Amino acid sequence: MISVKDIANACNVSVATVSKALNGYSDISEETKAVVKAKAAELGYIPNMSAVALKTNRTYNIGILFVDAANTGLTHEYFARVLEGIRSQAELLGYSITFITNRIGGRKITYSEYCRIRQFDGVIIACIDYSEPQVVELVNSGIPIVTIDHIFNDTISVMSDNVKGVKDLVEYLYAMGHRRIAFIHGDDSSVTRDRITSFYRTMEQLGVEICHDYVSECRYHDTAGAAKCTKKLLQLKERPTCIMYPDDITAISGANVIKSHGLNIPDDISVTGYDGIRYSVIYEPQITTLQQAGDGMGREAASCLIELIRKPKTTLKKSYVIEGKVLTGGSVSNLNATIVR
Amino acid sequence: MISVKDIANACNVSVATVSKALNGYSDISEETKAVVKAKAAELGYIPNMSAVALKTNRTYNIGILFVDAANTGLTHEYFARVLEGIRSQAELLGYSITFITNRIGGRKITYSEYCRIRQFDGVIIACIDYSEPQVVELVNSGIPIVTIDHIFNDTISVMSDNVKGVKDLVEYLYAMGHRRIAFIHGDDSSVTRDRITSFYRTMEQLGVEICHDYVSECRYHDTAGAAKCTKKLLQLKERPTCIMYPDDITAISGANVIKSHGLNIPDDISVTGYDGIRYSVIYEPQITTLQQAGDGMGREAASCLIELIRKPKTTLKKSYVIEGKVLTGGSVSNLNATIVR
DNA sequence: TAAAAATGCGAAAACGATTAAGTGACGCGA
DNA sequence: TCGCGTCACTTAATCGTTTTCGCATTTTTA
Repeated sequence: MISVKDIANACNVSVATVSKALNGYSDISEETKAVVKAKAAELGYIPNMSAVALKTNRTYNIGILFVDAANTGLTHEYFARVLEGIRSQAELLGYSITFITNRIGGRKITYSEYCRIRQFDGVIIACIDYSEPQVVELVNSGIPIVTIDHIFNDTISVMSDNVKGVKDLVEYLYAMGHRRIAFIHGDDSSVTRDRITSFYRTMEQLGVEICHDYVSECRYHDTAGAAKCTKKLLQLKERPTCIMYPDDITAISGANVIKSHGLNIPDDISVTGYDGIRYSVIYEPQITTLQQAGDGMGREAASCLIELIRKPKTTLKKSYVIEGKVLTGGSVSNLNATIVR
Repeated sequence: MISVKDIANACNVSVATVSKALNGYSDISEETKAVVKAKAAELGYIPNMSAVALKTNRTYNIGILFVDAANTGLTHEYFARVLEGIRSQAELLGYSITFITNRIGGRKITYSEYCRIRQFDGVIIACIDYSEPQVVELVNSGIPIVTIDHIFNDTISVMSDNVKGVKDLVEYLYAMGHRRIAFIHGDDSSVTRDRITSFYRTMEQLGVEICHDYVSECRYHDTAGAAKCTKKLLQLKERPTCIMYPDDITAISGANVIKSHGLNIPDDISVTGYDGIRYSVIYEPQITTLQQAGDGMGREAASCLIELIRKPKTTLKKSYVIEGKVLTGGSVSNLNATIVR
């Protein structure tokens, strides 16, 4: 393996000169730089990152914490896309990403210990139970951190714009003539709270009254729970004209229940999801949903984190909000059109 | 940050002794070892991995190559599960995993250069176009490698048992009374070849004649292609009683086409998928499919690779084959029962 | 009892880079 | 001519480990 020493010998300069030339120091002449760089390329020099890290305390490696209670983790398409965004942006900026776990060779350790061992320059946290003590410890460990879809006191966060997302969806439904809108929201989290707030506010702004029976809770991705909520809604004397689900998986589960009651989507009742995963598109009818920009969020998170790593002083905006967009399928009926008919 | 030096001072021994004690060398007395270890724990010592790597050339970090032409990559649930398996097993054995990319800070580099820079102890390759020159280069780079779902000349590979998978599926269909079985296979790859071979062989063993029109090709996850193939099959004078799709996504796409022709699944025609992803379960009717043991494959791959890293001499089995299992949903009719009726 | 062998530990040299401080040559103004 | 500042480079220390070799002791063997 070629080292700076080899280049130094080949160029008849000192290793210091080689190092500085390669790193663009100003006290090396342009000619020397050119010579050194040419030689380095010729010899196929690759810097030894361990040595660099040992000396500079920078690994150009960022850790990513990506687990959750339900353990759906990566199998959730939305998070898979977030990860992909992080990866591609980090790569562009010269950083690698590696997973954070809480054990190493049989021994249980904390997340922050893991990060210290691996000497991550920074950490991105996503898709996790943010109340877990270990996560809190990590957040307070002093290492540069960006969180996704959750706001901590002192961290930079990248959020999907849940307020605008629900607003857009509701307004779309309103425009399609829907007034009796049922809202099934997820279990408690900052994401859920934003969505609930936005639902109430938007409905109020539109002057639509909310029937108390129309609002219920169902854990994300809980198909059985969604089925249950759906059945309850279908039994109401005054059925909603549309049901909004907390995500696409539950929307599909609910849609199946609706169909099994002999009802047609969207003619008898409309349905919306959230996330915009692949399955919402191939479902029959295609689910109208809010497509979250997972990829964009990942990129933003990586950019922010690396910015933070490079200049720890600069205070960045505390919270970045990434908008999604309504993906219209065939699961929502146009009630205006019906009237015209 | 606490170093061996600090421990040495605190224990009144040399750094050499501390290092040896911590690493279990035999020329250190048990008492000294105990004292040193206790002190290390007390001070919260964490080894500097960069220094270790610099000295030993081992990073305890393995790279993972996880891209493909279609760029579905991680969003494919099967691969997400494989990754999860790799991660958990690697973690158990004391290794981290980080993604391999082909650029670093703007500069395009090859996969193998990336691995050299990051000094991965080993590499797992999955979900990729194995014919790509860069991949071939990586495989031949001398670094310990395990491939998933593909066999190279000299590498260890972990394969999903596609032969047994298709065999099990076909035999299941046969047992359910199906004889006119259509087989839509994926585009060319070693996986596809195994499946095709197994299909023909099993059908032959069962003494079932294969109608030429019943076999066609469709790229994996190509919903449009699947729709097209399905339409063709439905137009045949003698329709198959069951259509086998190359994966669950195409199966669902095909099923939608079948439904839109006013046909019922499974009464009019049966359908099977492959993979056993979540969508196949919540589809109505649930798709009968072959669930691949992605998690198990990931674990096996990690175990093999780390074994290979630890003792490069030992020749392991060249290829590990992990069985999946038939996941029966409601998409396949029991023709025997129909007759009894 | 003396020699040989085993035991337990330490000194010091790496590993491959970065970087503060130092050095010599040169030009320039006074 | 002297002094000073620049420029371009070198020297050498350093990061935190591992590991070879050597050196005392102590124990075993002859």
